[in-house]
Amino acid sequence: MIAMDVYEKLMAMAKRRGIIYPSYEIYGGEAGFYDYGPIGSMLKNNIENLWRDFYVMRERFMEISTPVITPYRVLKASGHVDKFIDEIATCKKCGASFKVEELKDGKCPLCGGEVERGVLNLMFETSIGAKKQDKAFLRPETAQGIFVNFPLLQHFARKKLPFGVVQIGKGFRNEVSPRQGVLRLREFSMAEAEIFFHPDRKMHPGFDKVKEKRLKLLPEGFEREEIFTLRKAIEKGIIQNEAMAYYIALTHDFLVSIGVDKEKIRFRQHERDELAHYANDCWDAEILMQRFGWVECVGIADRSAYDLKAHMNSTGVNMMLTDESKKVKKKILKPKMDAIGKEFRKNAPMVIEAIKNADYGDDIHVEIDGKKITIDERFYEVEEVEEYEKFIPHVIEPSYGIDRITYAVLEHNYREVEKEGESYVILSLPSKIAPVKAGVFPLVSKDGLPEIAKEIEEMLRENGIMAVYDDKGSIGRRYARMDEIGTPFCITVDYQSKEDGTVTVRYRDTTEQERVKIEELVEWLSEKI
RNA sequence: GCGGGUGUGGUGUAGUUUGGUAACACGAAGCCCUGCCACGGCUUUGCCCCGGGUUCAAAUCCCGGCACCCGCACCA
Repeated sequence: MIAMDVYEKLMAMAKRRGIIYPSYEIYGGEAGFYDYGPIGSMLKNNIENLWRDFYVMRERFMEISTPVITPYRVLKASGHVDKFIDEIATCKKCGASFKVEELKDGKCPLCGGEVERGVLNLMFETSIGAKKQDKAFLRPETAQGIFVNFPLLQHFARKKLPFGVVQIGKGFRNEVSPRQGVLRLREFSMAEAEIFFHPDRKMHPGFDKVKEKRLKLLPEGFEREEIFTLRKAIEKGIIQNEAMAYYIALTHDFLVSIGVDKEKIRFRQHERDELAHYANDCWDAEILMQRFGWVECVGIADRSAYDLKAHMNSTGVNMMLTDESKKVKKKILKPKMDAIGKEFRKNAPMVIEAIKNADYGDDIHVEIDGKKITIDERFYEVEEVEEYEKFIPHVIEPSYGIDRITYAVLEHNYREVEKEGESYVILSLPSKIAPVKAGVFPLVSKDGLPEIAKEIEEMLRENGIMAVYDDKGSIGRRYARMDEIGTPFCITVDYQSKEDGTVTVRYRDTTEQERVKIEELVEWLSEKI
């Protein structure tokens, strides 16, 4: 028999244990969609909450929540309508598909056959309103909801840069052919942070703490990954700025803390022709998976001023900030009203306007009654003023694919051990993301032990510790069930519990046990999760 | 989207060649047993991906669809 790979075993287990299901399965399923079951939902929530811990708590970013449905004009302005497409040509003769640019004289580059062209926009289209039918899309990223709120958000942040805004939510991409299970979904969860910087100051106060961190980097043009300290990567110009380096480090720490194997993480810089239409630099966190190789799970992109500029141009709403540290001297022209009025009479407003629109050093002309008249210094004075520089903030965006990361966590923590000739599955999840923190069992289902165990389970839940009571089957079977969903602790009530008020607590990964007093359980567990 | 493969209880499989409506293991539920790692007994549950065709009769043959897997292409 051919051994199943981890993917197959994991997905079968995931279905059995309420982690991941194919969506709409009773209707035959729908490619590109998966459900999270009861255990999977808790796992995903825990991962998202830990992400909040990193980005909202520690980085002090602000979380917002904006609609999935996005009006046409927003995504037109952002470039998604025009750029988020695939122009595809399919050869009628040999069936091969190509990008339009790859065609030779409009023919198939392989066999020279006639091709059929098609344009695919990867966004799901919908409409708003029953009668008006305004065109709209399901968002392809959560980021735009943040950018369009920039004026309000920067006011809320009291104009201090840098500041970050995050959003966790669904994104939608109508993939041409979704494959690889939960790794390529049409509807997926993403956690994105948009961090706004002064263009010349992409720095982070935390950089010093992480600069000696050694990470596996695969910079553009490199054949294979190499280990660099972040300090060195910055010095060599491999990573463009400290902020980018800092978020690479933060991403690494986050992934490791939720249980991704740190040996299986690398950061790969996009090749220039691979960059998204909005990005001028991007580093992906890639995670090594047994079946799929290196998989992009996080993209950390420098979007420059692209998006804010796009929305500013499209709406006229000001997206610029003032740099109060940078004064620029500027000569401005002030019209001399009395001279202008006497000379030009009813044409005066036109002259005033022309002066206001001119820069120092320009020749100023107006046309009156078909005659071109030069406005000289009799009509204005030059004044030197100092004003602050204005700029459109730049954005660095760490964007996390939660589903891919969740799968990676499952795969990297899936362990099989031999137990009496049978294979035994343990999901060695870090306690803090484990869906269930404790299983609570009576050693035997009699003599009042179940009652004590039920009380303990209730006590744990009341104290915010997710616990599950189970008295079905043998004790070993109950341990096994909990091991498979990654429950770090199992509490067993035995006869000694009745005498001295202690229970055994079993560690998932070692199966070792220790006795803990029932009244100290909450504290004991809280410390360890 | 193209080509190939696959689709049988919740899971993993046998049965498909040669047509006669399904079996095994594990699981799950109930009862009993049970003094710590998938114990045992009894009982129960539950499957031929969907639609059409051929046939007296289809899990089995044919056509179409869907899903999954592999390769090609695509993947901001």
